[in-house]
Amino acid sequence: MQGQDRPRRLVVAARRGGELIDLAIAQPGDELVVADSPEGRRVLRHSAAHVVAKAITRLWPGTQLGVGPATEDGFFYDVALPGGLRLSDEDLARIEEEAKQIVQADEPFERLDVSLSEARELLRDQVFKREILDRIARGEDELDAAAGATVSLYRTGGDFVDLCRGPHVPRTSSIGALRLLRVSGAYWRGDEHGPQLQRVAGTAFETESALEAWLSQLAEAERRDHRRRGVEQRLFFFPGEIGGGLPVFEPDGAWIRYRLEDFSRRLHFSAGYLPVWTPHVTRGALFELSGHLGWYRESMYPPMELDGQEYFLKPMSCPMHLLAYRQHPRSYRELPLRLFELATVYRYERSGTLHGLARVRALTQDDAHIFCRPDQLADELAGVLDLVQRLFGAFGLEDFDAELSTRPAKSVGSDEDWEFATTAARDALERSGLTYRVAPGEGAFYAPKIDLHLRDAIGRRWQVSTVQVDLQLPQRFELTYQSASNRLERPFMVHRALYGSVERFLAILLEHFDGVLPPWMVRTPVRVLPVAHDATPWAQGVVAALERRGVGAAVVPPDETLGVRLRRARSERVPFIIVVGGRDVEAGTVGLTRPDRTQVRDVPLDAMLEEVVAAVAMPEVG
RNA sequence: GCCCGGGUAGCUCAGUCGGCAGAGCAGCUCACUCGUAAUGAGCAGGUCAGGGGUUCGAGUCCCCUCCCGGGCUCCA
Repeated sequence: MQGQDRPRRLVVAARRGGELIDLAIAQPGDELVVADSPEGRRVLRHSAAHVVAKAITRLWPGTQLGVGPATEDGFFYDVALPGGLRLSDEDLARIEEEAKQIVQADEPFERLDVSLSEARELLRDQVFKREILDRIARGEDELDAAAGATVSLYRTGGDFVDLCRGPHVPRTSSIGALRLLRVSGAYWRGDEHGPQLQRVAGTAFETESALEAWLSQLAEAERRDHRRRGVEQRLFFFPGEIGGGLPVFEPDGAWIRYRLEDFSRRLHFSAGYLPVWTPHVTRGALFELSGHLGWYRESMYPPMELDGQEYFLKPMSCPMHLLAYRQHPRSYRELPLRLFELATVYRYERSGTLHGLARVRALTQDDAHIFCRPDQLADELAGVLDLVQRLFGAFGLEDFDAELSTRPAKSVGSDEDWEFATTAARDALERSGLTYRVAPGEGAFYAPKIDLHLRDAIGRRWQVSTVQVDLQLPQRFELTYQSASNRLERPFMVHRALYGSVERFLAILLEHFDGVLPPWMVRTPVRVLPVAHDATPWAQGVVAALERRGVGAAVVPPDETLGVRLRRARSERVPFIIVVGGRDVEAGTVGLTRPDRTQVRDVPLDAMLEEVVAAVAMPEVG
């Protein structure tokens, strides 16, 4: 019977010479692609997108189809309904129902290779498809230029034809499970000045159980959502009166960010960085000089007028740090000079992109700028990468990788400088032992950069640190130093932020640890619950002993049942929960629930103190 | 900014066809004194986001504004 529970692996496509092709034209020797592989799922989801397009066309004849690709874990199809009709959630359910019927009908996907003019004829009512055909005809899409004068269409059942490169699953029944998730707006070709389309997004899996597993993973991510933790643990909130993306931290939340900031300061000062402090507001002249007003103005808060001058909130601190460098003539002996500041900066993020603490309009960067000689550059970059690993290691975060982005097509700076800086970055990466990949042409126009991504407890990747070698600002600010041979030389400058932003890093930590943060970050890491009144004096004694050792602790008296108090302590993510009852009063012991939620009973007071005191100490940075 | 959804008690939400404003949790009072995730009873709590309109009558229907959430790189 077991064999029937586990169906044979379904083959949905084939691969020949690295290229995915339809199963129908597969020959012996081609590699088979199964449905439950990453590639197989892409094919299956792409086919699901077609099925959805067909379903929408059936429900609303005359629908204009845009594009419908597979995405990282699903698919979408962009459509324009006749008469500019907007889709609602109820419509989504109808579309899903219709699509499932098409899947059940087990219609074949049939490929037709036709000439451009035949394609135009077949798709004459589809304005977006005709536009794509025009682009193909003009050879604007490199991939298609090679395809020559024919294009491929896919016929799904007898009554639906769509322009598509393919490949597709052989029959619609290969789509084991399909779910539509949301409808949203999208622009034709991603251009916000172009026509507005409606994006119907969903996902598909080879089996219903695989879909369920994915949905429950989504639910887990939602359960861990840091915005929810923020409310339940009274850490922070976003008052409507202040405005989108501008958080207020309550005492327990502010405590946590202070600890993050203190840890950052300690780490940086121990690594030879020097503090600077710069204001939040500046005359526009500074950002003229830096060039930011030219290319970054859209992301800045608009200016305030004062004494006939324009003042701006700073979106970054680098120009001010450059002034701090320039304030004195510098000798090569002073370099490297590493200037560090935890600076809150203000950026105008578009309202739709704001997301809890992960995307805010007031963010605090652990920002530093390193000014150094060319011969120091590689060492400095390696030093930054070492610091990053020590920083994240202190939180138990060790699963991360780097990305080196090189010179883009449009850039400033000399070929030699780009070459030199990029080589130094690659050298530093090699020395760091980090796994990294190169993203050609993805660098900023003024800098090659190294980005660090970390993977959290439920497998999501987050971009955190960024390191850039700036090839523009030292020149714009005419920075110099006196070299050993008594000449004025231009220093290299490195921008770097390790947390990225304190707010965003806190969001990542909250989701990674499901709210149970490392005890050293928490204001009151211990809560003591006496079982009944007769244990209250002992509970108070335990708290007093903890406080003598500098540990924040509080008693919750037995006015409520133990179950209620435990439940609250857990939902508020108190790292250490101590229960004391008659037995403990007699023996001088406690019952301890640890941050990882393991429990031990009858722990002698001193043993508990030793464990807790060690856990609440800020990690060593050496 | 644009598309979709939402805004009702401190929080989470229900409110049917337009006909007296509801529940759970939290808060307060009282009783209960409990060994690892919700004890019971009572009390109090509202400009139904704001403005305008339709109507005998609007939380509910229409319009405008504000705010919140999701989505908007993926290119046949």
